[in-house]
Amino acid sequence: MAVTIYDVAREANVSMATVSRVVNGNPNVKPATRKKVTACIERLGYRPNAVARGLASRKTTTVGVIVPDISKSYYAELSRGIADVATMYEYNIILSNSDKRPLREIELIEDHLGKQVDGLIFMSDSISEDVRKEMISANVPIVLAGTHDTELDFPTVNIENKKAAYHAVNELIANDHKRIAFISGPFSRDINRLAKKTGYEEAMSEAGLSIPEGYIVETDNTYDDAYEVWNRLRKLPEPPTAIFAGNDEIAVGLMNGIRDAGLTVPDDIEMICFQHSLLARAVRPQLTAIRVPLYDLGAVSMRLLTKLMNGEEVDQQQVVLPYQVEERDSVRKK
Amino acid sequence: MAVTIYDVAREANVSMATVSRVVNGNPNVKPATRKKVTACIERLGYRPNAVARGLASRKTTTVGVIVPDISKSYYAELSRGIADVATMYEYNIILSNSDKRPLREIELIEDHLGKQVDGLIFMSDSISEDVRKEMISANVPIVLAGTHDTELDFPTVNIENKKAAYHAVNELIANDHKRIAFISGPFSRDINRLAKKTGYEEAMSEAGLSIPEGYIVETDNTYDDAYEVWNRLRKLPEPPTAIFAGNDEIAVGLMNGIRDAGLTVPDDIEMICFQHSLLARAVRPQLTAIRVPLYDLGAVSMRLLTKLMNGEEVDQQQVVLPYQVEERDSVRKK
DNA sequence: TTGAAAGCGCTAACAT
DNA sequence: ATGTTAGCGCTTTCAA
Repeated sequence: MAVTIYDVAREANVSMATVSRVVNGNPNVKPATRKKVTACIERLGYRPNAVARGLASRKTTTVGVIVPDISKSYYAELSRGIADVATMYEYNIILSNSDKRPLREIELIEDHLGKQVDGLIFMSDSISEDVRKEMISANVPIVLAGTHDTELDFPTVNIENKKAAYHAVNELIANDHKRIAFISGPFSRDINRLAKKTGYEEAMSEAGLSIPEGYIVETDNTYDDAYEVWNRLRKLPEPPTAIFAGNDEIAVGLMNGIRDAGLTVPDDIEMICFQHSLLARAVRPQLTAIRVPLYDLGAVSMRLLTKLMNGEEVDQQQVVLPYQVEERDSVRKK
Repeated sequence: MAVTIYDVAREANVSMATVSRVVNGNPNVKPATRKKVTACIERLGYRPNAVARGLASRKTTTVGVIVPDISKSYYAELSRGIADVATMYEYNIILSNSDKRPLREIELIEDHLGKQVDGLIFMSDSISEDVRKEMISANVPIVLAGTHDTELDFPTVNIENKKAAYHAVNELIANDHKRIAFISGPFSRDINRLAKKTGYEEAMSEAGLSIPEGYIVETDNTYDDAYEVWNRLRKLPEPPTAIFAGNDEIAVGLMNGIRDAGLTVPDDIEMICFQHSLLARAVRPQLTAIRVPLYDLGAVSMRLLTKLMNGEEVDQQQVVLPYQVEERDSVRKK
């Protein structure tokens, strides 16, 4: 049996209330008493039971994190940002994978609420109606990280995806390209459909460029799927001369497909992409990319959540983080 | 105020004990009663409070996972294996990053124990004496995943690292190489020092090959550090003609360094490495590698932990998982 | 500055 | 098959 607050109280000849005060740093304790109690805590190796504490105080100092798949570098990096800020504010994290399945997401939200988390960080491709309902009726604050919220129901932290996409495509346009394709991740992901694709379309449209049939390709976001894409692109009446890729895994798959077809990047095809991992820098040629601050995305989300959990007023419910362009070798320098 | 078991009991005209039985699937409930209670639960939107349940039952159905850094693909993949099996057995996971700092590790173990986790999965480069003491005195089962335990104090799940290293080096030897270098991650990691390095040395020794000064290089496990390594290697009196790398990130950094020095893999230098991520497959030439089943490593660790938490007898305290060699293009086919 | 006592919401004997 | 009751280990009034 573990040692409890009672054992310490008895040993120190004080009431359990006093021990509780000492443990919680309550100033209303005579220094002498505090010292005596602290000594007993030390001697007995007393460690407060966070579960009992949670039941009594109705706060668990635990937050839930629901992520599509922690094994993806995107979410792994983001989660590290969340975790570090959580540690800073003395929260623990319950981490669960949803695989973006709405039913599973609902299950997880309920599960986490049952565990009495003090707040929740949620990530997904899109918010289904049932998930939205579930989250609206939750009794703890919820922050969306890297996740689009069409209804603006929840506090959200995101990158300037649309602007970044617009920017990226314009880098290609500046190099005199007329035939620019967009190879995307799944359009079931709001950010792909509503932000990156729109940024691409606006840049093309403003430059007076058309987007022929087949220039917008939806992949499942994997290297292997992207590898096959060039085989389709090359058969187009007018194959693209430049490519904007939704992320670096897609870009690398595609680039290898291009290379294995006997073409060269950037001589034959120029490419730019969003960068989520080391990949963009590890391949040759290194990929010119929009660097996405994933760690910060997580950190800022968690910071926002601490404020919400603390009942603080938050002026910015929709936080947007800046991106950065890393000029490398898949786009020719002017 | 959330709805409690009392509210349901009152609403259904039964005792709270009966509600508890229904919630917990206890068979000693008349079907009619069960139905009535279930209806009330549904109507009131009752959700059991896991904290109260944990306090009363002394089980939280939560396990702690202490990982060096979740943003590293190695641990991200491994953690996904843990998480999936945890879900299967209805456990939640509290995930914390230690950065391998022993003081932080101890802090985290105590923190997790305070949260009353039912078990712990621990990962690190090495077990410090203080950490060992802390873990030995823990009152819940602890499994080490991908972590060497020199004292065999704890149940452990690992890959056959030494045998795999031995195997890898022999692939190079079979291609008639005499000058084979080993580029490793930090030797503060037991697995690098005690398993991979030993496998390398044994293979070399058995083949009657010497290991000249400078052939064993310790890196900090990063792409950038590895990139610089070739600059040192090339200046050796007899530079190596083949390289065994501790993982694919090292290998890719090194390979790019080699390429930027004007040499070609595998024509000038052949390479083999341990594979932890997509990297080995995404670069060109693709890297011949020892594929490490990280997901399985996590899954098996968690499965082992469930048995331990369940008080089941476990015959194998030291589980060793097989590896697999993926023949690709950084080693010439015979 | 300290103590007494009433919960927090549930499980798990024990009774019936 | 169902109900009663005593905790689980703490926080938090309220008194003193």
